[in-house]
Amino acid sequence: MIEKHRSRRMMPSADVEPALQATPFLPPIRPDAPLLTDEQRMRLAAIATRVRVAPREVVYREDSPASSVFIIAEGVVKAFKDMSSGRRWITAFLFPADVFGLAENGLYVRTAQAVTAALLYRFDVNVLIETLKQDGDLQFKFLCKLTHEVREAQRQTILIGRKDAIGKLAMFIRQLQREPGGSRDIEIPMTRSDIASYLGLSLESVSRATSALERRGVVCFPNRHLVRIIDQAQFDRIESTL
Amino acid sequence: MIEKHRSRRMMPSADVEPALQATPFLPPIRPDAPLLTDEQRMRLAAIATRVRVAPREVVYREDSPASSVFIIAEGVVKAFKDMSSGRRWITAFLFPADVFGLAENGLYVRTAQAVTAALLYRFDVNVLIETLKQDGDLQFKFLCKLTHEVREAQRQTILIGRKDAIGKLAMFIRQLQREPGGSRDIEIPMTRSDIASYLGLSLESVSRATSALERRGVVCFPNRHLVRIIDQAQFDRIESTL
DNA sequence: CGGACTATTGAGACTCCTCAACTAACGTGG
DNA sequence: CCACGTTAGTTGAGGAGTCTCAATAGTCCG
Repeated sequence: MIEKHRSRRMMPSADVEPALQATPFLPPIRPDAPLLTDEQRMRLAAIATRVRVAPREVVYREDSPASSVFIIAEGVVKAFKDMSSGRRWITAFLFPADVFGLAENGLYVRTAQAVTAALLYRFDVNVLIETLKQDGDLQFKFLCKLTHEVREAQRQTILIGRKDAIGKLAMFIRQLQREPGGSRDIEIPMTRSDIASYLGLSLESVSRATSALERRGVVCFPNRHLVRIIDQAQFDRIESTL
Repeated sequence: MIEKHRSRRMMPSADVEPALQATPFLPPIRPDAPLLTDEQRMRLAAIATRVRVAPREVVYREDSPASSVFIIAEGVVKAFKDMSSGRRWITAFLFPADVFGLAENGLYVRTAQAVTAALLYRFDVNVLIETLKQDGDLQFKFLCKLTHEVREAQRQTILIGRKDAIGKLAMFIRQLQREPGGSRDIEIPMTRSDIASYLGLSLESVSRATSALERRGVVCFPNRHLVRIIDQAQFDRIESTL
């Protein structure tokens, strides 16, 4: 099971050197744009440490001093914040080529924990900053990546803002299927509880939503960590009907 | 009325040169960090065009070609997206020192419209990029700013994720009061409708929430664009009770 | 083959949404 | 300067959807 997750979403060379999957961004960038050059890749690799983490392993904790930034090579990581009420709020699931570890006033804002076994590139923040300042071009790739992050975050906001559980779930599934025209089979590495605290729903509502989608013949679940879209048209309609 | 809005939130020198209000970020940055140097300010000013916009004036439209990036010097701008359902989602209110105009595949993702009279700095995207690439230090300020944006977006997600209208409203008011220890009087430049489509509530719910807060003696509204916190303790309790 | 965790399903309470009527504020032109 | 029309905001009644609590079923692992 874990193996399956690991093999998924892997960038072609992601297991060898850090990758920044940056789709066109900030500016009207020429289509040839922001994948890292071999040289940049090597420069990053030179200052990075490879870290393997097991499922459920905590990468760093909320409010602890932030000295590292991470890029994911393989696996899935979740970032969450424990609210005063005891609720746990998952703010993001992180996939290969994602950057995480952003700090505020020198402290991590959330806790990062591995969902599946994962391979991470760890950067000392000060070293990374120096490297970026000296290579304006490389830094620009980071800038683009962050721009992308901003939009992702805003997309998530729209997702969370929806009221209907099935719509939320459909949007979530769509997000998991990173490439728009991807396969009809989509892996779901995280648990229902994780999905619930990401979508701002109760576990029960998520469960009811999955049942509803299945009952209507929109999707089926060969197992709990896999969903197959049966009726794409209806799926799209549910997803985009706000 | 407009004059009041204009005088608010103005950076000391914001009316003279572009400012990037960047609080400590990405890394455990030394406290002296990322305000622009005079030289950087001038460099930016040299490639920027000052643009004045009237209330309700559209700065750019969704899906139009994106050739400019903006920094706000004075005033308030809102960014929204019209959903297929006809609903209008306000994704952000932008204040002085905020950057906006991020594009996806060369097109603007949202429409930007002035809430109050505003003064903007307009940058040609290609010129800005070149400038940034040549000044790694300046680009780093942008990087920090974007990091900040990411966190802001995630904060908004938490806000939107709340179910209770009064709690949402309280968090929103808190956000308007940019500095934590600010005055008890907080200006609300936007309309109730704007607030509603930002918070993902109906106009009626926002109205009921304001009434409820006032009835409970937590705040009062000297006029519709001004709120005064009466009972800070209770306010805090409502805000942080998720 | 248990035991613990994860997920599903049911019943009732609560909150927000929609529809609708009404009031208040603004600003435009006579 | 006032009257009027338009936009913005308030308040009420009923319906839809999710949440909580509780009990049951399914899955993973030792």
